[in-house]
Amino acid sequence: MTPASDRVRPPVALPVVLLMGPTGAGKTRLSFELAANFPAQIVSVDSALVYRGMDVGTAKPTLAERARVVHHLVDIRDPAESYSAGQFVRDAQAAIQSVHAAGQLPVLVGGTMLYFHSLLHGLARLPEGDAAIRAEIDEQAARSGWPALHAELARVDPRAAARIHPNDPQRIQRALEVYRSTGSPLSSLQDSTQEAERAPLASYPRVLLVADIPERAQLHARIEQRLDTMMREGFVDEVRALRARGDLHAELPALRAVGYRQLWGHLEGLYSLEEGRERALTATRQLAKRQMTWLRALSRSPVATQGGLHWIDATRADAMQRAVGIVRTVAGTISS
RNA sequence: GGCGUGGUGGCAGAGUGGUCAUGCAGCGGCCUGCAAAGCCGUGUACGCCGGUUCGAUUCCGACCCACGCCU
Repeated sequence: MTPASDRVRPPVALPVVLLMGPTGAGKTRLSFELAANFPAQIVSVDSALVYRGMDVGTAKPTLAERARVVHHLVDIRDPAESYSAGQFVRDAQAAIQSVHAAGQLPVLVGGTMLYFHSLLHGLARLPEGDAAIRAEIDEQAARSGWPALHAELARVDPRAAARIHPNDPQRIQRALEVYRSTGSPLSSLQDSTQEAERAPLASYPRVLLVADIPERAQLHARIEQRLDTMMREGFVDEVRALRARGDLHAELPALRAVGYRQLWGHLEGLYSLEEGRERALTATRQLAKRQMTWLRALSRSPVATQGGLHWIDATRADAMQRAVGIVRTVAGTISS
């Protein structure tokens, strides 16, 4: 497949752009601006955009917009299915390669910070989640309580138990799941396989952009406006339609997404629509806050210095030009 | 005007003569296959003035405010 001429000299390392930021900061707008200025395709880094039929509440780019700019990793799962950081890393790598193969610039856009983190730091070689083992652990927890499971973890994997809080069922479960399915403690698997797994993005020149709304109050205001827009555009009907399928339930990862969970609760009759809206708003603010915590931690970490992490004040009139300028510094190797 | 009830941190809501409610929100943080998830941490609040007391948010009095009833 590879032309002979390409084999004689090392291939030019093609760049990637990462655009992250809290929900409501204007990442999508910026991403389209970049796509208008460079031969680019978008790779979504978003755990909710993967789900089909979840459009309004995820602020998913429209079909028309996606006809204009190629989007990867959008609408690739049914809400009944689950997705994971590991699957994302594989899918994202494949998407990046295909964009490069087309001679274009991959722009990774989204707000799922664990996914960005996994791309930037690599993931240890661990087994995928196992529904049967999880069900077994849940059942055990229902009987004896999570503290007992944390104690069990302390016996088989003391190091994991030491860093996982006894009140953190999700992580206790994961650590136990890994131990049960492999027979090895999670912490030693992480040690022994971490180095082997190269950070997926390590070989690409890259630029990290953060769409930022510096004033928290302003970010909150934008979040509220955006939620009200979603409500006007039929967010409730969208959730109602998902419920009407009959095979979905509130514990599925897709339905635990911000807004969907709260509106689902309202439709279940647990509280008024007004309260559902209020709860959705709160959940969204809290999400944005957690994203900011990731972002601040990232900007203090070594990866921020390799290739640079640029905070762009999305409220400034020149935000677009600044982003384009920064991307231009790395996009030279892409032929347009 | 009289009588009654009540005024507790941004909100809700317990309580006590002497380090402590609690929940929610907010804020900070953690984060290795559910992550728009899960979890951790974080507040000298007791309407005002005076009195009693070794010590008052808690007891007493006046005042202010709110609500209700009465005239």
